[in-house]
Amino acid sequence: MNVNSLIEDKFITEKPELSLSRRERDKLLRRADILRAAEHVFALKGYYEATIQDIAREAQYATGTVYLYFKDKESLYFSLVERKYSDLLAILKERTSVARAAREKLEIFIHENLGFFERNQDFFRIFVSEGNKSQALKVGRFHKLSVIKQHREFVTELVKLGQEERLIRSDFSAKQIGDVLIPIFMSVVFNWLKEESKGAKSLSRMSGFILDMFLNGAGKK
Amino acid sequence: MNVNSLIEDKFITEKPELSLSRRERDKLLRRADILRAAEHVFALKGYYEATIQDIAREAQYATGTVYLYFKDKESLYFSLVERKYSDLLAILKERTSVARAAREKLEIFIHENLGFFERNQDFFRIFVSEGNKSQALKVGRFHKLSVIKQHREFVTELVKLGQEERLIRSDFSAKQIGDVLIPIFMSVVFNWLKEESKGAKSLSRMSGFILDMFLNGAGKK
Amino acid sequence: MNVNSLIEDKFITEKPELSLSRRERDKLLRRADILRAAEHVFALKGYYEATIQDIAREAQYATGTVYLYFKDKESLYFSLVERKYSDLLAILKERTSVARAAREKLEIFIHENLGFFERNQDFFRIFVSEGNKSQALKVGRFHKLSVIKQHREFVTELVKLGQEERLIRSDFSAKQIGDVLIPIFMSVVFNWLKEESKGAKSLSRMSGFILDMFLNGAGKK
Amino acid sequence: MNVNSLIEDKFITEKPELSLSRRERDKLLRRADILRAAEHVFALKGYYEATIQDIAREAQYATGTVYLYFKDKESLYFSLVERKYSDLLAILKERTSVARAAREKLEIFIHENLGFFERNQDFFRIFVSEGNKSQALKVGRFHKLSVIKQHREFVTELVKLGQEERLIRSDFSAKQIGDVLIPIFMSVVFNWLKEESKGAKSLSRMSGFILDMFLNGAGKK
DNA sequence: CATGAATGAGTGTTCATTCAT
DNA sequence: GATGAATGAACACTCATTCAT
Repeated sequence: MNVNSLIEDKFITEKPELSLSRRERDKLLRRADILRAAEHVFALKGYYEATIQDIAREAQYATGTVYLYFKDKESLYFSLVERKYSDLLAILKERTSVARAAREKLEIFIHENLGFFERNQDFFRIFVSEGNKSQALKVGRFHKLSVIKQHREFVTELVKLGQEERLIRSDFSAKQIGDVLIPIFMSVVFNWLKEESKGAKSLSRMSGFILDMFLNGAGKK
Repeated sequence: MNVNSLIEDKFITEKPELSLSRRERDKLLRRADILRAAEHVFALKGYYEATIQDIAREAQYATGTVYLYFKDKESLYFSLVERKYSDLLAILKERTSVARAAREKLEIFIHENLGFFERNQDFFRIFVSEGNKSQALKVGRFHKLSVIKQHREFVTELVKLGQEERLIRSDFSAKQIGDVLIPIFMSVVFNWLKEESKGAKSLSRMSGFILDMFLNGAGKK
Repeated sequence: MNVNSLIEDKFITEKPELSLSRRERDKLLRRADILRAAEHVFALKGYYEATIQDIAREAQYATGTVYLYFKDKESLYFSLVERKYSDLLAILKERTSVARAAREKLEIFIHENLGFFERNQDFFRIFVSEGNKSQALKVGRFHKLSVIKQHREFVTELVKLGQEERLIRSDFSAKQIGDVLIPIFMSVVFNWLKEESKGAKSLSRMSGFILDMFLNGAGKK
Repeated sequence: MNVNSLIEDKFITEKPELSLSRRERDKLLRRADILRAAEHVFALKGYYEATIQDIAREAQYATGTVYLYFKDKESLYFSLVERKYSDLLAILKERTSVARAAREKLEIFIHENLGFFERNQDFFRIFVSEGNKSQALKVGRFHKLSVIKQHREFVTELVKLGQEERLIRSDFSAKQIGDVLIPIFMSVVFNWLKEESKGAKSLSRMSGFILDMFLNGAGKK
């Protein structure tokens, strides 16, 4: 089964704002309820230990209801991921577009990413397990999700722009360099999620550190 | 249940070379058989989709035998991780100790890390799932494993040394900077694992790129 | 629950031709729609694998609508059977009544039965499963359906007439002998339904064979 | 999926009498326990309404145990049918072989068949549902079971022999005529099963009637 | 009346774990 | 100690039936 076929693109790409019958709007709302519940439960327990009943109960629906909106557990999970990344991408595109210079775009990119992760801690906690009982089940499946690819491509484009503007070195490919930026802030996010005293510090504060480390490295100048 | 309590440290810390009765030596050998099998099966199927029977069959033992050596499935899994990281740590300590200068130590650290990952692809593939059906089951549990902590501390120490030698900037803490190095090469490893054409390129070749990016960053000088 | 209570006899025995309000006529029409759809779906999938939704969709009604016309799935099923046999009985009675002699009546009986089965292959295919995943759920329930009984009684009467006319032997009861005739043509029907090359041969052609076997037996004279 | 592949022929064709380790013998015994329980439960409730739990409970095993001996519910069911018919065939072959003349073989065939049905009422009750909630699910699947085919072929051979000996008419094919004999006694069996007063009359008594009707037909001579 | 979304009990099946041999 | 058969709790998923709109 193809990963992307699991996702009902209709719900993701369609702009639900206009001209929906009450029926359709309600349907979308319920779908959202379930996704919200799933986000919470998956984040808490992980994919395998979360049960559909957990999710249904959290969403205050009956078990069977979940299956009216999602083909199966896997499809629900992928829809969730797809949706989150889709939202993130939309924000990133919109916000970075206001800047001209690559450096400024980078700043915004990092800042918005951090902000999004901060606002969606629950969701990203899913990934932060850092391998906990991880499984490579059908490795590559996940990172082939089109949104994940798009996020990566977005970074590559940003780096490419930086290279054109001579902000970023050109002795390595944009892709290679982009693949360094992402884990740097993932690691920052991860460490932030781990800490108990999250209340105090804001994740967004870290954007300076990330950009600095990314551009200048750890070496003393 | 405490994570570390899951691990029978005896088997890990004890030097098995001397003064073991045949009994005890056999026991250790069988344990190793099972761990080897578990590594293979977990890597192939992931934690949840691997069954104890799969592992027992692979190890050519009966199902029940696994339980003579490991309390339960989880304990087996954590023992595996603990063991791998323990081996890695031993290698890193030994190899970096031959160098004096922080820079050289860093080079060796990265090189040996990559080499170890390359030699143990199967095992690390477990983690590389990067969230595929990830589960945050008892988040934080995993990264509290003492070996994982030790690996992180090892990096911190290395960075600290680099700071003392003025190789590495001191405007951020050693821990913070260390937490940047690890994900950089994790990302390199990940991308390498993903590629089909693994046969061609060697992972160890990438150590130059990693050190360069880590020390100098992506910025054009 | 009594089987016959499952059937809303009203709909079956009443002659719907006269004096029905539009309301009632519409109701009957819808009921017929659903029965038609049920016949198709049950024949295709069997009782247990057919869902009410399948049937509703086939009839182009909503799921709930089915329940306005039938108490439950079982009742729908029995209504279907009742109706089919009721139709068959009506035809048999009418057609055989034109003949005087028992032999002629028998000929017509067999011929019309075969014709009916041929015209309603879909429906009878339901039974032809010959036990496939059969279920004796509440054994005896089915053959207690009044129409099934009536069909059997009809045959008995025919045999009785034959005995009176000395066409048929009298050393066994009419019922016993009748119970031999039915399975003979059921078996012919069954074998006909099984064959792929149904298009070619007509089922009605077999009436000669059946009557011959029934009256003269397999023995060489 | 091929029907016959559902059946573990090993258990059916192998003669379990000799040279089985205790292990293997026990295994076979347990398999038999479960088949016995399944026979009872399927006969009582039918395929769909019987649950694996019912069967396990009846056999006094845990649910999971059933799956150690049978791949799934369907396989258990087909094994049951296959086994019964296999036993029947073995008996028929053995007993009819003592006779020379076709007529005598036929007598034995009918008599033994009836005896077998009588001894295995429970099992055959499964089929006797006479269409109760029957389903043609994948029509033809069932009658393609090799044992069912073999039973039919056995009858055909018997008829063929009768034709050679000029006991049976030759104006129809042996197959066609054989297909008449089977339903005649099936109908007798069915009617016998239906009756409450089974205790009184023995099914085997009916063999005279069946042979008479089959050879001479219902016509008055 | 008609609708079809919601319900939730119920089923087949898996698998970690135990324990008699 | 080793075995592997037995266990039974647990889970994804289905579908007859209900009921608010």
